[in-house]
Amino acid sequence: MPSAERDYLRIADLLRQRIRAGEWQLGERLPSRAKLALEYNVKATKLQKAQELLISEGLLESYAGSGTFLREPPVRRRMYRSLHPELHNPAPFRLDIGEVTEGSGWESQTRSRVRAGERLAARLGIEPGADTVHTTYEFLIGGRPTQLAESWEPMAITGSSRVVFPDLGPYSGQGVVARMAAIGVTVDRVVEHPRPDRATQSQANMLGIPVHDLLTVIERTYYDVNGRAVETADLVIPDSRWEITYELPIGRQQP
Amino acid sequence: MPSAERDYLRIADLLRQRIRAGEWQLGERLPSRAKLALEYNVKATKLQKAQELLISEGLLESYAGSGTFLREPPVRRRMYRSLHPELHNPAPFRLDIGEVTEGSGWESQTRSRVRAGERLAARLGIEPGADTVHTTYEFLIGGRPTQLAESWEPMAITGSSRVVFPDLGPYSGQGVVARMAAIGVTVDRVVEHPRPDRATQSQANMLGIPVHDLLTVIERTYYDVNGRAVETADLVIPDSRWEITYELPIGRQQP
DNA sequence: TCGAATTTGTGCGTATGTATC
DNA sequence: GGATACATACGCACAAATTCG
Repeated sequence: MPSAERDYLRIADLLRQRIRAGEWQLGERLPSRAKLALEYNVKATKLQKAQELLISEGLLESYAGSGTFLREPPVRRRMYRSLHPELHNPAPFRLDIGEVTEGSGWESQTRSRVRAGERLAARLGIEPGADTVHTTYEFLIGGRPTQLAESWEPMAITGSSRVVFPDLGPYSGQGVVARMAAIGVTVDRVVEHPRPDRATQSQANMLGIPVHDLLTVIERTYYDVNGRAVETADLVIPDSRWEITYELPIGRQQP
Repeated sequence: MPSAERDYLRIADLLRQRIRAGEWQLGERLPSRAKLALEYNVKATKLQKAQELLISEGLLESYAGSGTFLREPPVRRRMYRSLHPELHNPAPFRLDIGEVTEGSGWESQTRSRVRAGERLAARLGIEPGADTVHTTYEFLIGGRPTQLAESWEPMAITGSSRVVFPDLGPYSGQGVVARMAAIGVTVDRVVEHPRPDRATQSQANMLGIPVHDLLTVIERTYYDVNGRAVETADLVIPDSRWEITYELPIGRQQP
C-alpha cells in the first residue's frame, strides 16, 4: 500500500463529510475545483484526485466544462432474462419498465448489405464477407437513451427485399421470434454471453453517464430448430441504470 | 478529443509493432521502462503511459518490482448457466472444465452463526441479525484460483448442528439442490444478477490478475417451492478467464 | 540473510487542451 | 467569443515490491 502523503484522501474525507451533511442537493453542482482548492488551501490537483475517488465510488460525477455534480442514486430498473412459465407469457423475456410510458421506446436505424467481419461471421456461423442486415438501437426512457444495442441478421435468412420490423426492438424476444416466425423460421433457443466492460467516450455521451463507467455487454444469439444462428446482437447495459435478472426453474424435468 | 502532444501514443504504436513482430515470447519480460526510454530517447513517464495503454488493451501486464510482461492470451473457459433438457443432465448447470483434472476443485472455509447485515438479510428475506452459515470458496484449476465465491444460508434452514457439504461447491447447482433435498427442502428456482465490477487489490492477488481488471459478479439466490430463499452467493468471475453462457430454450411451452 | 539495486506504482505540480456556458 | 469548468500530457520525486548479489 502506498503511504506517501495521500493528502488527497484527507480532502476526499472532508468532501464526503460535507456531502453526508447534506450541504448539496442531489444533482446540484459543487463549487469548482479552483474554489474548493482555495478554500482548503491546497493545489487544484489534490481536489481533482479526491473527486476522482468519490466519482469512482459513485458519489459524484463530473463533466468537462459544466462542473462536478452530486450524483443522484439512479433509478435502477430490472431487466428480466428469464423463462416464466407461471406467467403464461408467450414471450420468453420480459422487460420491466413499470410505470414509464412517456418518451419510451426503441429508436433504430437499419442498414442492409453489411459485410460480416471475422468475429461476426463466427458468431453467426456464416462465411466472412457474407451480407447481413445491421440495425443499431437506442432504448429511450423519458426521452433519454438508457440502453444501446446493435444487431445483425444474415441476409440469407432475412432476405434482401423483405421488410424488417426494427421498431419491435431487439428486446422482449417477441420481436425476433415473431419476425422469424413470419418468414417460416422457428426460433428455438437463445444464448447470451454477459461480459463486463467500461463505457467508451461515445457510449458515455449517448447514455449520459461518466466515461469508463461499468457496463454489461450481452452478446446474444438466437438459433433456429436446426441450430442455425438467425440473429445476433450486442446489448449495452449501463450498470448504474439496470439490474439484470436471469431466472431459471430447477429440477422440474418432464421428459 | 485531446490532441495535446500525445507522444505516448507514438511510443505505444512502436511497442505494438515490436510485439506483433514477435520480438518477445508470450510471458516474457520486456526491457525495463528505463531501458526502453533510453532507447527511444524519451522520458520514462511516456513509456509508462504507453505501457498502461497496452495493459488496458490486455497486451501487457506489469507488476511492481518484477517487470512488464507480454501477456499470454489466457485460456478462456466456458461457464454454462443453463437448462439443458436435451442433455438429460439432472444437474441444471454445467461447468465446462474439459480436460483439466489435476489440481482442480473447490477449496472452502465455513463459519456458522454469522449474523446477517442489512443487505444480506434483504437478499435472504430474513431478519437483520439472524444467523447464517457463511462459506468462502476458491475454485482452483491447475492449483491456482480462477474464481472466488461466498455463500450464505439461513441457519434457520440449514440447522445449527447439521453438517454442510461445502466441498460440493457452490457451482454445478447439484451441491445446493442435493444438500437441500437431504433436509427435505425442494429447491425450485434460481435467480442470478450478473453485474460488472473491477478487481480489488485482494481479489487481484488471489486470482493472479492485474488490479482493476474486469470481473463479473453474479449474485445468485436459490428459492424453494414456497418462494423462500434457501441460499445466496456472490460468484466472482474474472472476465479474462471465463466466458459466461446463459442458454435458454424458447417457445416450447407445455402447460 | 539481508541490504542494495532495479523496476513498477503513486502523489502531485505545471502547462495546456477541450467542453460548456 | 470570452470566461470558466474539467481533462490530459508530462515531468519529477519518491514509495513499494521484487530481485539479486
